[in-house]
Amino acid sequence: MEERLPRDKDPDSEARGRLLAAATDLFARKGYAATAVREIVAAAGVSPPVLYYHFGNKEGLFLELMREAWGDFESTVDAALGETGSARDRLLRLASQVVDLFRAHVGVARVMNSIYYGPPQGAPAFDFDSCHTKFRQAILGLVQEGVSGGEFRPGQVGDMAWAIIGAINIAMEIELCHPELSLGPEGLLRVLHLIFRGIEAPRVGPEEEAL
Amino acid sequence: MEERLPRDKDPDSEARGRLLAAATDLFARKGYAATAVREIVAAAGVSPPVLYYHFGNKEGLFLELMREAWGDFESTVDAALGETGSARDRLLRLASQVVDLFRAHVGVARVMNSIYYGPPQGAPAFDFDSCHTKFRQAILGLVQEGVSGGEFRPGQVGDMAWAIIGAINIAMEIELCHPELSLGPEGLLRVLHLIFRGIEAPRVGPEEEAL
DNA sequence: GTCTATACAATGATAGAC
DNA sequence: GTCTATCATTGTATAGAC
Repeated sequence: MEERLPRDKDPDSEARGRLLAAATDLFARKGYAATAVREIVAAAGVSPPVLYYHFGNKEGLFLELMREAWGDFESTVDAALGETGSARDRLLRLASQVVDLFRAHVGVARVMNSIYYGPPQGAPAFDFDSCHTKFRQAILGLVQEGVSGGEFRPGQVGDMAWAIIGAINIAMEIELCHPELSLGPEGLLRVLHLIFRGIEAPRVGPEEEAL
Repeated sequence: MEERLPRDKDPDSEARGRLLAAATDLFARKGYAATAVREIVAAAGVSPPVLYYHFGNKEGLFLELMREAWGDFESTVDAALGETGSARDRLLRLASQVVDLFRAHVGVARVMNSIYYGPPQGAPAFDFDSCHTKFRQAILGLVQEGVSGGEFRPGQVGDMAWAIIGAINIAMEIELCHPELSLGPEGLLRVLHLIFRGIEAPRVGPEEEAL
């Protein structure tokens, strides 16, 4: 047979990278269990043993994918926490950066999301929980700062954090299932702004009272 | 009396019910693709042909599961929409009832959620989108009423709806991945209340101004 | 309606040549 | 590092008896 494959003498890193990219795409489009090793290697243009050489097995490939994505996420949160400004501004910035990262890696984000909130799909255990907790603690800390500094109402730190996380999650979920409705970076800020300010119309009376 | 047709889906069949329950549990714990027909029938205490007799195949069983869950959800939304009261109260009631339903059927909810936001996992196509859209439209309609009636601020109907949906989704997601942190029925109401009222501390100046 | 037994395709993974 | 060829296992689904 004629040999005209463009992958004749590929450096090792190239096949590895193509496998990671192909797996991300397939896991995101079909799911972990529903994706066969054969499909991954075919999409990457390599033979089965190449996958086992680089990652040990299907689970190893999956874990490597999750590790890289989690590293990106962790860096983003750490960077956002290092910045300065009012609690409100830092919350807005953290939210924007997290959703931007999500938007830039929807594929792997869909996989992580689906396995964290849903069934494991046969995928090996990964500590998604520490990702989630780190993010939750970051938001919680910023809200606490806002309350301590008098920016936010006192006494409902936990509920405030959930409201904000809810807005961030919704922005990401829209990207997953209705990208045509995407809030975009400004939309997320608008929703958060609204949560800070409140939905209800201002009272007409002389002063606002607690309910 | 006329005999039942060979492929009739008998709702009174004991085996049928056990298959549905077993499948819900396994799909929720492992995922659709990762669950073998052999496991389902073993958990239901029947032999493989019983599944094929009642549901045609694995996909048919899955679709039946989704149809029943979607019916429950639709009824809940319709019932909540038929009630009376202020937009605010009706929103709170709809939110509570939807999250209560979710809590009462976490298993099937986890499966639906995971497939809607994530990869299909090899499961057959189901119109989750119309479920989601119906719910979104219900919230949107109630918010619109609130704005028309002067209860809510004008001009941000869409963003308001997302903020509220975000809170409802977060309440459900906590049930999925951190049930020990569950907001409970009161917690959801607290978060929604907060969103209505706003997170920021009231201004000390004479009057609130738009930003 | 339910069983036992089985057909047969697809799966994850490996041996051994180069 | 990568290939071709193949293994053992597990998957969905069915035939035919009762």
